[in-house]
Amino acid sequence: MTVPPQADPPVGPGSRDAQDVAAAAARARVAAKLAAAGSPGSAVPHPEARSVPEATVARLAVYLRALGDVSATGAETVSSEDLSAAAGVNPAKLRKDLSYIGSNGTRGVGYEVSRLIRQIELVLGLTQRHAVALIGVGNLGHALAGYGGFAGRGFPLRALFDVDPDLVGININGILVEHVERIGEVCAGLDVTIGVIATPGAAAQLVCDRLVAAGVRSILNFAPVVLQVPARVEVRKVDLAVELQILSFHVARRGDDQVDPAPPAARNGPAVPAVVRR
Amino acid sequence: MTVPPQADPPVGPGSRDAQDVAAAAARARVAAKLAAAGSPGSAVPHPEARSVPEATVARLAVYLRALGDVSATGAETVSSEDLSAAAGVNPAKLRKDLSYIGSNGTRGVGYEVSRLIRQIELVLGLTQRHAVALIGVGNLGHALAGYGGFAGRGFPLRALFDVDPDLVGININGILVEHVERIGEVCAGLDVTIGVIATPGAAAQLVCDRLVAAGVRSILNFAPVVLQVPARVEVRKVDLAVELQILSFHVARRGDDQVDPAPPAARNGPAVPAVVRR
DNA sequence: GCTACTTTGTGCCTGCGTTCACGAGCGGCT
DNA sequence: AGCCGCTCGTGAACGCAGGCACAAAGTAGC
Ligand SMILES: NC(=O)c1ccc[n+]([C@@H]2O[C@H](COP(=O)([O-])OP(=O)(O)OC[C@H]3O[C@@H](n4cnc5c(N)ncnc54)[C@H](O)[C@@H]3O)[C@@H](O)[C@H]2O)c1
Ligand SMILES: NC(=O)c1ccc[n+]([C@@H]2O[C@H](COP(=O)([O-])OP(=O)(O)OC[C@H]3O[C@@H](n4cnc5c(N)ncnc54)[C@H](O)[C@@H]3O)[C@@H](O)[C@H]2O)c1
Repeated sequence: MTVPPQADPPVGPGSRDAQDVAAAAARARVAAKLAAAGSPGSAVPHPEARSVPEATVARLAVYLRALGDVSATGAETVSSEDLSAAAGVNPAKLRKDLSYIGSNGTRGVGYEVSRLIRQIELVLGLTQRHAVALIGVGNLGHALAGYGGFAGRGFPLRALFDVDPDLVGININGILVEHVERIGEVCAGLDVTIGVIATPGAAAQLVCDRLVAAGVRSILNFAPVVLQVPARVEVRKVDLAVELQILSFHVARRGDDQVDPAPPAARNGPAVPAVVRR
Repeated sequence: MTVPPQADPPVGPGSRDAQDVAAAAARARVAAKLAAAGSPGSAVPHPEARSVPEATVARLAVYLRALGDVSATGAETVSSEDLSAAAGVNPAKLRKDLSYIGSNGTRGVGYEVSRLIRQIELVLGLTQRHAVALIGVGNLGHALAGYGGFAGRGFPLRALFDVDPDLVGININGILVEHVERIGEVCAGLDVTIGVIATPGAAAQLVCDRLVAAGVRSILNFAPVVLQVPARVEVRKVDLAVELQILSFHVARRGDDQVDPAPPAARNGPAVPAVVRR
């Protein structure tokens, strides 16, 4: 394993918090109010959903997976209660979420599985494939490149980049690793819309800038750096350290509370109904 | 009646959406006992502030990293403005966040870097090391196991598990891969508090159950499954597919209005981005 | 020692997100 | 055909989070 210059760059000011769902929601929430204030009945041929809250978008993806499971069982319809249980959310929340995308369930029956899947895919923009580029074919990058979940879910990995001369030129899963200098031309040529950054933190901003220059509009960042991007570019960050630290907080919290309340078993027993009961 | 999804155990509801920050916040918001008679001067060993919002906890981890950067520059103090810029948040938000942990900045000066780092580490429970166990040493698991960011940030990886006979028994970074059956005894013996699941989705719930039985209170889940756990266990999910789909949504969203240098209010007229018609 | 300036800490307001509760439609049963 | 029961869709209430703006508190300068 190459031991890269681990460290963190000086970083810069004036950025955005891509991790913060609520803030992103606020940003994304563009006024979508239709002028049609007239009749409540709405005879409009626009069953167009109103703007979808960011929090809902995140859950739609989860619903989609749950729907896949349901579909695998052969069921043709599913109730909000069942589906919400599978997705781990409140039934009312699920129904409201689905209502945002102009959903049509059938009262007394539930949601038609296949129809709902199509609808969510449509809203999430999954009907068109999004070419993905991955930059940084190291430890993590290799794992990601070899992961079938990309293409399997409509996100074909089309380009790989690195600076390491030992890596540039090799093939991974049939994809040639290009030099990072070529991000611009290659991404533009392949019409890459999503970039995944798996380089060390020090290189992330530079790589990000190149991606943006190449017209990439969405970036998934694994490097522990807050990326600075123009407003039109969407960044999502996956930060292992942050996740662990959040978990640590809860361990400490509960640890103080009680170390060993009720260890094993006892799981199924008390049918706690709703999600939270405190 | 619809058939329950195969992947899901009987267990019933009571699942939780670890990804959802806001909801988690509500859940985690437990009234802290300390009435906070806090005198400004000294930090008692119990600086446990009043209950810290979940959203704030997530950002504290980010601040911590930013503080590391600042510290590396040699600065002894940092203003909320500078630090917030480095962390990519609003200065007021940062100050409020820090106020939750009973922070003591100095007015007219800023925050003492080293003190603030210690304070955040204390609140996040990073003063005690958390032994981590990783289950599923496959594609992703290997990358994680080889990653220095674990131990480097106070989360020593102490145990590895898998079912594959070819993997059980090998050493990775000096850690022996144990058979998954031994989760219970090994984790209990090493006092593992955080479990990381990197198995295929089908095995995740089973592994999760074992971890819980072993007394693990926090789980980081990479498998695309909604885990069912008792309320006292905290789960956080990292789901690549979900992240990509969220990005996809935004691509579709923004893709419609093309390059748009200025962010004018002209967006009002052409309605609704939500549903993409193609 | 007093004034002016800097920066924190926070009260208040706004708005999003979640949840409850209930009306509205739909299928099935008698 | 009509009634009954099931489940969706959503209006309204509530609570949390974000952000502005200002008073408090400390520093630096004179
Ligand atoms: N490995 C993990 O499990 C893991 C987990 C969470 C986060 N991360 C983060 O992901 C990133 C990558 O981690 P890793 O373990 O794969 O590191 P790594 O060192 O194994 O791989 C980094 C790769 O990026 C390449 N690279 C360096 N500079 C580059 C540049 N300017 N342009 C293009 N490529 C460049 C290197 O040649 C190397 O191949 C790091 O930021 C790390 O913090 C890793
Ligand atoms: N590889 C990636 O980049 C990536 C990205 C996102 C999510 N994921 C998810 O992470 C998980 C692992 O992905 P992967 O690519 O490493 O898969 P993988 O098949 O390479 O590795 C899975 C490992 O888990 C082991 N395993 C299977 N059943 C087990 C059990 N019951 N107990 C213990 N170990 C068991 C297997 O032996 C194998 O070593 C999957 O759920 C995948 O969806 C992977």
